[in-house]
Amino acid sequence: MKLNMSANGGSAAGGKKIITRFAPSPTGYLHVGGLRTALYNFLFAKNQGGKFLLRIEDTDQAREVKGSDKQIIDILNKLGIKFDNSPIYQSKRLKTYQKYADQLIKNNGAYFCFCTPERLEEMRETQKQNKQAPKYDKTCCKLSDQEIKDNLDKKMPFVIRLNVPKDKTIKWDDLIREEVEFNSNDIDDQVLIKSDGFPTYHLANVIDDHEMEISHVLRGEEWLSSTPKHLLLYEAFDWEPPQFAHQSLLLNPDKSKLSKRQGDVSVQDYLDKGYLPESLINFLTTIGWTEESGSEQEVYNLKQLIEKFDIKRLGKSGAIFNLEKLDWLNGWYIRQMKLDDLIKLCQPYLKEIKDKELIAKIVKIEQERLKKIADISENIDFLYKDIKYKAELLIWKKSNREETLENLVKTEDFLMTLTDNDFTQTETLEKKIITWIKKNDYGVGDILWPMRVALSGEQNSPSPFEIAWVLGKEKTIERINQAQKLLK
RNA sequence: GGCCCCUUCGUCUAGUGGUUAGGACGCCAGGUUCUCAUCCUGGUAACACGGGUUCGAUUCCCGUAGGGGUCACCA
Repeated sequence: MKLNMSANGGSAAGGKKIITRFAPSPTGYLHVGGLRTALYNFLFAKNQGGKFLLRIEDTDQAREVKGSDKQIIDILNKLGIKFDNSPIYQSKRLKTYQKYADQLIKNNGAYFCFCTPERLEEMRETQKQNKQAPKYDKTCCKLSDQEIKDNLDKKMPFVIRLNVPKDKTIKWDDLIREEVEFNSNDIDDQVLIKSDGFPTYHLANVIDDHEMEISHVLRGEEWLSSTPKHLLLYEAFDWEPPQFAHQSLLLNPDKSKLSKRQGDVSVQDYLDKGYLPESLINFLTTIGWTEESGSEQEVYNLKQLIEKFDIKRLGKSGAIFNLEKLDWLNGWYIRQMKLDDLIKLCQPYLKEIKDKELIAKIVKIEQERLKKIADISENIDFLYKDIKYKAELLIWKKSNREETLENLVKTEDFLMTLTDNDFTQTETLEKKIITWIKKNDYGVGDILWPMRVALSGEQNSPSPFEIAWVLGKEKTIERINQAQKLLK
């Protein structure tokens, strides 16, 4: 059955409600790829007026990192991605999985396996040597009821395996990849219940998706080859499977699956550097997704994304996670911000500066230069610390030492005539100084270049008006005076 | 290696059986009252290859190559 995706009412053909989920395992930080998956599921559900649920897949006790579930939820909330349920923990549903596993054993969809890890390893080694795909050889599937009972009575450790049928074609209509087909002979008898009694991903995932009435599963392409196993499970249970959509992977610059080692992959790391939630969301969803053809929009907020999101517009090929565009996007969002909001965001990065007014001024003149908030602390020492530079730097390319000194003296004299009040706004300062330059027919660069270097000590910096505004009249004149001494 | 997926500028991508193959980022150049940044204008740059099908393929089909994913009592 094909679901009608164009419905706006939130229900597909057959009256089935749209429900998606995000199902992270709490094994560490939230990965940018994970965020993208969460985002797509969220956007799709909200676009369809459906529900977006959270499930914590904590069936691997060994890999679990305490507290990471809370962290993941926190970040998602911070980014505006809200769930319609309180999280479901798989570790609390062991009995349910057990019950369904028993059912599978009864209908021959699964079987007990008593093979030791040693035997399995040996078997795989032989298979490898014979250039065969490593695959369980179904030894325990042939055990008689009596043998199984005896082993169980002897308290032999066991797992439960999926009984994959022979010579069967398994196919489905993937929402992104269209028809995908596998032969069951290539599929391993996957472990469903581990010897510690916990289910594996495959079992728990299918049972939970069914019980949570998940209608659409959007997940990474790395799951494509396990989908046949899941489909087999749905069939064994006689359940209707959800619609699958396997989205492309985020890639390293060398095109391998995005990993640590080649850069940051933790969402928190990006947040810490001062990437804004808006740009992270914008960037992550538009990597691999475009709205209807013809649109040339690059900047989207969450609300717009919800309005426009469409699974059909997700791309098939992997995408390199390239920071250049993120930087541009983030800079764009920073430039659009209200100054007061930006100041608040910048404060944690300017702990060294106690003067609140000074912080506000610094943020104002740096706003258009920032790519990320953390950049605010770079190259601003000259605004509140003593400066040091070579005298030659003061001399403009079209000028010389004598002229420069002369101009600095003139500038100082002129600045002396200004009031403290003139220094309360960059615009006033700029207007007064430019008027003075024009009136006396001085060269703009002849005056402004030395003035700026005298104030900043830098080759590149904000304009002299902005720096003077930050420094105030007294400090400004003091620095121009210093520059004169340096030239003598 | 088996199986599966993918392939348009450097990157993210739009697109069509006949287009000057479009946009964005980056880069380059010019302009915007000094430098940087911003902003504006312009420029650079792509249909992996080989066969078909067709009057005509970047577009449809087949193959090749390349890349990727997956082959656990991890998810």
